[in-house]
Amino acid sequence: MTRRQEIMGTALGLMRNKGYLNTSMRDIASAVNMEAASLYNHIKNKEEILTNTCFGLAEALELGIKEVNDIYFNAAEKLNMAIHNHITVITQDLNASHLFIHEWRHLSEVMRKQFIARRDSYEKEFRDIVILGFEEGEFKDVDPKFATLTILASLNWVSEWYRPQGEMQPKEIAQKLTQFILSGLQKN
Amino acid sequence: MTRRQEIMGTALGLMRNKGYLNTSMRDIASAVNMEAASLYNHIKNKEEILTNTCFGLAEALELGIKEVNDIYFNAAEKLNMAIHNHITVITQDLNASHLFIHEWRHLSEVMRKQFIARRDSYEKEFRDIVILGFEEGEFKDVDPKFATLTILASLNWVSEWYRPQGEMQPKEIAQKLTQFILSGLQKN
DNA sequence: TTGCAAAACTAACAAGTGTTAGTTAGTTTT
DNA sequence: AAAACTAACTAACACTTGTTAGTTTTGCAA
Repeated sequence: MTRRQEIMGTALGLMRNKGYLNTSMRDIASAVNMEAASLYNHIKNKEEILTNTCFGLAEALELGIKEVNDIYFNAAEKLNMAIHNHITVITQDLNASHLFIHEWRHLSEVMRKQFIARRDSYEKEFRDIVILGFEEGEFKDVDPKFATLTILASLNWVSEWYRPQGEMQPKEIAQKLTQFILSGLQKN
Repeated sequence: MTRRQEIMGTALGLMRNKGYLNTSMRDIASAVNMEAASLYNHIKNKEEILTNTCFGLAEALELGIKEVNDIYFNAAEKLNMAIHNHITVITQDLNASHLFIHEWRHLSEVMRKQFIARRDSYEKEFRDIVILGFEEGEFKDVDPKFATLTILASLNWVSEWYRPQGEMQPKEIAQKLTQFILSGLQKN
């Protein structure tokens, strides 16, 4: 592992616990046993940590959902795979996910706008699956935007309670979420 | 409206947009046309804003769910009313809700522990409804903790996209959420 | 009109912020 | 052996932070 990766990883951990703004360069430095100024030999500046992380995850999610849309055919199948992809990416690095989900607000204005655009387009791909399901006659006539937001909220929240050492593993989580989202809580 | 209320309200608005840490006392002051030092004639300190808000909402939510558990009988009904209560409280003041959901992390350690305890107990009351539904034979045999977290995530996310001027009003949102949570997306 | 409390002000403090400049020791490349 | 690069350092800058002390202004009741 390069020194840069070590710094990045440590920084993400701190930022997950204390928040991006509340984590100072000196905090990061002392966590990797160096002086704050020395960090700048490895990273451009503080914002690079946030930018890299947010856009890295955005890319991973986009890649996944594009693949899903290319390979699978019907909406239920697509939704299932999209959920699996989302959960897989999100649970991969919980620290990074926290930044991606909560701290993107602190990106500089230019970056923030770009980020929001990519988030919106990802959301749209999800929404299109819901719409497809309705067109197929398989899904109920729900407000697609409302449904999509509700689904994504549940998915993202997983990063808040998931523990790699816990009993539920990503695949099982994704499977249960899919089942919950498709058929709900109540018996027929 | 007292000056104190004006300061509180303005502060919440700023904190919702920029985050708690990123909102300085000088930001708040200039938004209400005074000097930072003058704020201290009306509020104790910065943290009081956060503490007041977080515990205020916690109380409102607790009160509501206690009432629901007293009045209603079966799980589906209870869940419906609990969701209505949650959405009503959350949509009442979006700025406050944002602090309650996201910024409680920045409470001082003592307050944070108290807050988490109350949050957990609220979560438990929700979870008990899910368990009751299973015992009644009305709900599926899901992991109650998993289901509760998923439900609450969807509910809380409403504060992120709800707009008072929008077309969906709190009652309708709550009703659709209940329907979604109980019976899901897929047709039978 | 006076007296007084509420609410504003100015000035300052001590601590912390991200970042830059300049330097140095050790290693690698030419 | 000379030159260049890497990665650490110390010191400092310019600025922002929450908060306090002390003072002045304001508006209302007597």
